Amino acid sequence: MINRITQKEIAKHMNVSISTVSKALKDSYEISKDLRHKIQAYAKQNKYFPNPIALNLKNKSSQTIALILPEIIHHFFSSVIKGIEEVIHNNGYNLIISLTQDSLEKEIQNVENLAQKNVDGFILCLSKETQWNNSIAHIQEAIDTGHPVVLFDRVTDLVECDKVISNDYESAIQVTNNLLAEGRRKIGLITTQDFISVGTLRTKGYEDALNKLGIEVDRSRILKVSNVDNSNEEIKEFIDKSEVDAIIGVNETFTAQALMHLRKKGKSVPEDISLVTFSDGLLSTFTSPNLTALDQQGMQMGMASATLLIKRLEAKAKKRQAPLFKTEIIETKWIKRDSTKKQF
Amino acid sequence: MINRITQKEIAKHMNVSISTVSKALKDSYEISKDLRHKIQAYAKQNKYFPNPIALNLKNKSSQTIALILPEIIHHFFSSVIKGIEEVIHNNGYNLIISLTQDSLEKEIQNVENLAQKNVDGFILCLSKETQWNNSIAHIQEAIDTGHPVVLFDRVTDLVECDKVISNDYESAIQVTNNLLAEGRRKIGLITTQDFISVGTLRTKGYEDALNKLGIEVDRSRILKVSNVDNSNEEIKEFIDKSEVDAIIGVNETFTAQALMHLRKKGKSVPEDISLVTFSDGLLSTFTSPNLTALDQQGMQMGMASATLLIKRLEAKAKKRQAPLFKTEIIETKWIKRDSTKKQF
DNA sequence: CTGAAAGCGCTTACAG
DNA sequence: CTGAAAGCGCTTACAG
Repeated sequence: MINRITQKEIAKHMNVSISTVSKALKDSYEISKDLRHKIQAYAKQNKYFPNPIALNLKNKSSQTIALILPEIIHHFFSSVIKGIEEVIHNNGYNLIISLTQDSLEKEIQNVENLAQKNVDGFILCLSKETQWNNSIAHIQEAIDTGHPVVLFDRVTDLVECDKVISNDYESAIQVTNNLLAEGRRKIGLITTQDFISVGTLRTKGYEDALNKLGIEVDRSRILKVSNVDNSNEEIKEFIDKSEVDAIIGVNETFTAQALMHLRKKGKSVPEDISLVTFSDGLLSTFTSPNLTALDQQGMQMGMASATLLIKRLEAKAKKRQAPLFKTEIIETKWIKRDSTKKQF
Repeated sequence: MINRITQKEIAKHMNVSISTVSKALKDSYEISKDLRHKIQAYAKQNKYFPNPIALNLKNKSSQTIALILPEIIHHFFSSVIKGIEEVIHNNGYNLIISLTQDSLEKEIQNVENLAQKNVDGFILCLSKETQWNNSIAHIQEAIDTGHPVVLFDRVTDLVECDKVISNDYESAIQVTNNLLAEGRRKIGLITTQDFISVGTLRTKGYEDALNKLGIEVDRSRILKVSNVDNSNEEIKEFIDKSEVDAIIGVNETFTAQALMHLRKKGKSVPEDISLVTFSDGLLSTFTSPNLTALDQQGMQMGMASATLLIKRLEAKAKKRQAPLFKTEIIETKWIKRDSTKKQF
């Protein structure tokens, strides 16, 4: 910044010391009312603002929170960002965003780099590679060096910290039950690889719901997409060869791709096959038929994450006892559209 | 940050002065080779890293760039962010993101706040309100106080600075010509209000292309959506009452909504009506039929913006002459899909 | 009620 | 070749 007035200049102009200015500006009782007001008036008139960098150096706090994400081009992540942004700015913090592109190495770099720059804390969604390798040393180190972390969506048990997740397991049970109630018995699942925490939970919910009704889980009805960039091919093949009367997709793209291939095969949705997707977004309302969805409430997840982090930071700033670590569960919202039968 | 080793501690341990340490770490010829190496070795071993905040205070630079956006939940903006993020991180800068929600007040707050925090420069897409009011004092002030600004997509002539835009006018001419070549004569346009720079340019291109062929512009075939949150209603009404044999939509949502209502009316695309959308994204590939689109190349726009800004910052850092202000034009990419006829 | 001094972590012109 | 001093802008314990 160029041309900003400093305490030094105010001091010079008022013929007092810098310490006096500093105290007057904080309305300290140490300074006579008269002088205090004069200094404040002059400061205001000259648009004085404390230099945040100097405060940062002094306080070792930057009033900045870092958000580290795998990707950004997804409705879910955009919504999360929106929620975080709102809470963070309402509380006077700034938000730094870094992307990992699902690479562990980039995640480590980002965390170390930002910790060095004195961000006050992290909100983080683990990269695929991180979950795959279970390497969380960088997260632990961030915490150990005094940077609180909130994990959301893709989390890990290996780190003790605040977490925000959807009720993925329960939602999967619910979806499966709803499809069973429609009379579906050959329910398929299109999901991600097992190492992704969210996918695993959903798969488990699906399996448990089936088992509970004594229906055997048929592995051939589960597709674990191995290469997300090639999901369309894998899904095509899956649709071609597997016999299903309903499909649960773990995200919109998978589900919409499944829909496309079903239609090409001449199947009608929801007459022949019901379709439900996790993670509601733009897409679901524009396919034909529209997709019944479980909205993950990204914005709420973002807001919850930011709130948890800020509470912890405030406790720290006020030297109050740190709150206990908490895992907040955001309930998914069932959005009934046209890709499932209407009867319930 | 807690527990990081400082030059002071190194100095103490090595029994030298802090200045010596500082110089040795910068490999200054002033320090004897021997001492220099010893200090460097010790620093490395103890994972010394300079405190970025201290450097910031000293240099009045934070190695941080602020990105200010109206919204984030759009494929276009997500792509832009991705491009910016990549360039910025490859150059050792950090990225701060703030959203304006299309409000002028929030835009002003963000710019002032971040300028105060010594961000090195801004990349900014003007909010609707800013364009509507033509209030750019805050942008000018940021520039005047030494924070270079790059405007992208929604820009203004009122500020002299680097800019990155699509060739909106030319693209609109091209789309219109292509539709004319298909034999369409009653081409409709669904766009935004006039004060948005991008929308105006596209409308003008559309009009000029028609005029050039001696076709009169029929105002009833142009919809300027007044309330974006209510676009679906406005578009429904437009589709119901206006006679068109082709529609150009200024973004995916508008175009997909138009498609939905056309289908409900029993029109077939592209047999009865051709559809083209600006701003390619996820949606266009999942509607049926898929939408022919003009991809705005968000990622390229982001990369170009970041590159322009960084060049200017580097010039400043090296006290070289500032480059001339530049307006970079990113060409849209024509993506032929199924919502237009195939014959060309 | 006011101010000098030391400090946050670093740099650099100057002295020796 | 090495270091003391001043400075970036602010805070605060201490002295008067």
